[in-house]
Formats: sequence, structure tokens, C-alpha cells
Amino acid sequence: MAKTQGQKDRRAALISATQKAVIAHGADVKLTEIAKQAGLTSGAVLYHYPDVQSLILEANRAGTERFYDERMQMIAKIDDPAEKLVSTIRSGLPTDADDDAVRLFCELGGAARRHPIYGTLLTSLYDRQVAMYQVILETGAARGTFDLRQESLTIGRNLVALEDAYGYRMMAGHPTIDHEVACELLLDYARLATGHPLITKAALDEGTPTHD
Amino acid sequence: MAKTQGQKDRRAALISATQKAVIAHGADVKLTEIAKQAGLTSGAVLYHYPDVQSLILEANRAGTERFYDERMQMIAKIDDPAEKLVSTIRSGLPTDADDDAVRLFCELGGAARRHPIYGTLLTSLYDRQVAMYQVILETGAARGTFDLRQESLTIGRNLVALEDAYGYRMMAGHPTIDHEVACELLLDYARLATGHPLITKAALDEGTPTHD
DNA sequence: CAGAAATTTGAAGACTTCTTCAGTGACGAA
DNA sequence: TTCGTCACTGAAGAAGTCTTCAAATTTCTG
Repeated sequence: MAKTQGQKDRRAALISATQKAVIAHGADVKLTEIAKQAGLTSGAVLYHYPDVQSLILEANRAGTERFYDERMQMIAKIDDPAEKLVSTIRSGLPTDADDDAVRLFCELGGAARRHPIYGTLLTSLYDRQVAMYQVILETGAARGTFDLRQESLTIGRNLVALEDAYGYRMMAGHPTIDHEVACELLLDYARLATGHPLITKAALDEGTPTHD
Repeated sequence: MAKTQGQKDRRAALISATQKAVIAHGADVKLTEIAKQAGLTSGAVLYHYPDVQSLILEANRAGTERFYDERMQMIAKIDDPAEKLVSTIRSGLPTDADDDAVRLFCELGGAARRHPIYGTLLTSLYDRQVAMYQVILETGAARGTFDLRQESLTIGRNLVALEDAYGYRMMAGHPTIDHEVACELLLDYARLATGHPLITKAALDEGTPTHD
């Protein structure tokens, strides 16, 4: 579709196809798989991206950026710091073992030492997520919602670290750690660190009618 | 060396060489690299392990087992729960970005979805490490050393998760998170969860002579 | 030491992947 | 319509890998 809309569309479509291919076949995905995903031959892919590595890198970069952007959008709507913290924690954990974004991160993490650029990509994402948590924590502290028992940098770093680790555990198919269990593990730490009970929305929903 | 000691030695040497090769070239290491590391040709490797995949799997299995065994040995000598907890946390974090064991785990984690057996390997290791922490925590609680603010299962799961995540961050080359910083981040959580100040041995050594 | 068994080599075949490129078809401009 | 450009195909070459195997070498046994 969209045959005559210029290079930009085709390149965007190729990046999208490459993302799907990486998620399906790993960070060292073959050119053939990318071409198949895009509905083209390998020659056609090379026509647009003479260097396949740069295409894969661009796709992975776009994938990490998108994950961060979507998280920021999701929490932008929420004002209450406690509710914001809970929603942020929920949005950082994969929904299940098939979560595309977290799959991508695991692939990149495994390749990070051999391809240092992926390490840079993940480091940047990590630091920004820590800052995102710090803003929520400091705002809550300033408003008197939270009583921080540790520095916001410490709490932020640990929360993102826990997200990452439980993402890996879920990807590895841990039999008992699913989305809900991992959420509670993060929330238990957050409760300890913020001195706030952090009643989850799910818990609230249980005790109240669908619309009050 | 040791040319006449039979198959077992040769197979053990091959597993050792494969471990080095995996750490150097990733979970999908080539037969050629294994042979080079072992000082043999690819044909000779196949003579002992007709199926290369089974050799790599065996090497990776041995690598994770060894990591766990060494941790257990290291902490077995220590009696005081607080000191034991601090030492355990220290031993679970890579010393630097070149730490072989943690390199291996990152490689396996990246490949876990494509090779579910590696997911099983890592899951098994994770669960045993959690149990290891639980024993320390419960012992300390029973002795009155710790005042656990969360269930020992929660604390154990979160501590191992933090170890894993900071291992990944260090492998990815995070500019500010090194062994010491990561230790403090874990210790800060452990202090909160156990209600114990967990003075580190390093800190103690600073304030006391080498032999009292 | 001589023969048997175990071990290793080196090369060949089959396979996969990357990359190049001559040729094909579609589309727009003149 | 004709020409030229763009997008793409499909085949061929180059490089790397896995696997097999006959032959050579080393080690063991009597």
C-alpha cells in the first residue's frame, strides 16, 4: 500500500517491520526475516538501507523511545502522586511473557556487551525512567503525600531496577511471578520507602461500585 | 595437558572452554570459537559432543550452578546474620563490567525467550537465591537481629531482583552505577526492610585496627 | 615392540546469509 | 507514446558455518 508516497513512508514501514522482526527473532535478526516481515525481498531492503545494521539500530532506538513516550503520556493525565506512582509501576511491568517492548529490552540487554550502542540505549532509558520516578516522589513529598524514608534517587533507581528484573523473570517464564505478583512486590517496596499505603486501584474497585 | 586421563577430563576441558567462548562470543557461540578456545579443530569437538547445542547447554548449566555454589560456600563461614546479609549482597553483584558469571547471565537472559531452557536455568537459579536470602532473613528475625517489615519471601525476591538488574546495568556500562554504588542501593533497601543498620564490614574496618 | 583403540586432523559437501547487480515493471514528464 | 527514473526482483557470487568422514596420529594393551 501507498506506493507513491516517497521514501519516508517506505523507510518508516521498514523500521516498523524491523521492530517486529527483532521481537520475533532477536537482536541479531536476519535480513531475510526483515524482508519477509516487510513483504519484500532482501534486495529491496538493501535498496533503502544499504547497511542493515543501521536499520536494526534505528528500529531498536525507536522502540525504546516509544516505550518511554507512552509511559510519560499515560501518567501525564494523573494528578494525585500516590495514584500516579501506582499507575507508573503498573505500566512499567510487562502484561505477560509476550509483551513486545519488554521482549525488545531483554534482547538488547543480552546483546549490550557485544554491541555497546545498545548498552547506551538502555542506560539512557534507565536514567530517564529514574528521573520520571524522582519527579513523582519529590512532588508527593512536597505535597505531604509521601514521607520519603530514602533519597528519591535511591527509590527511583531501585524501582526501575525492580521493573527491569521482574520483566526478565516474566520473559524467562517464571511459574509464579506474573504481572500482579510483580506489581505487589514493587508496591511493597514503594510503601516502605514512601510511608504511604498506596491502595491500588484494583483494591479500590473491589470495595466500590463501578461508578460511585 | 593431561592427555591420558580419559574422556572425563577431555569433556570437562571442553565444557570449560565452551564457558569461556560463550562469555566471549555470546550464547549463540560458533563451534569454531569453542574449538579455538579448546585448542582443537571443530571435528575434534564434534567427536566428543556430536551435538554442539548440548555442549553449550551443559556449559551454561555448569556456569550457573558454580555461581550459586560459590555464593553458598562464601556465606557458610559467617554466623552473624547482619554480616552474612551484607556479604551475600556483595557477592551477588559483579565486581565490574568484566565479571564472567554476570556476563553469562546477561547472555542467557537475552536468549531465554528463543531458548526456553535458558529461561528455566535462570528461573531455577533465581528461586534458589531467593531461598538463600530467606534463610538468612528468617534466622536473623528468630535471633532478634532483624525486625522484618515485609515477608522474607518479598524481601528475598526483591533483593535478588535488584542484584540482577544492577548486574545488567553494569554490563551495559552505566557511567555512575558501579559495584559500590549498587551495593549501597541494595543495602539501603535491606536496611529499610530489616530495620537493621547493616554497618558494612568495610565501614567497620575503617574504624577498627586490623586485629583487635 | 606390534596391534588395537582412541583421538585428532583436514578437507569436502551441504547449507545459510550477506551483498551485488543486471534486468523487469510501473509511473510520470515531455 | 516514448523516455527516464524509481522501486523492486531474482539470481549469482562470496563468505562463513555445520557436519561427515577417510586418513593420520597418538595412546593404550598385551
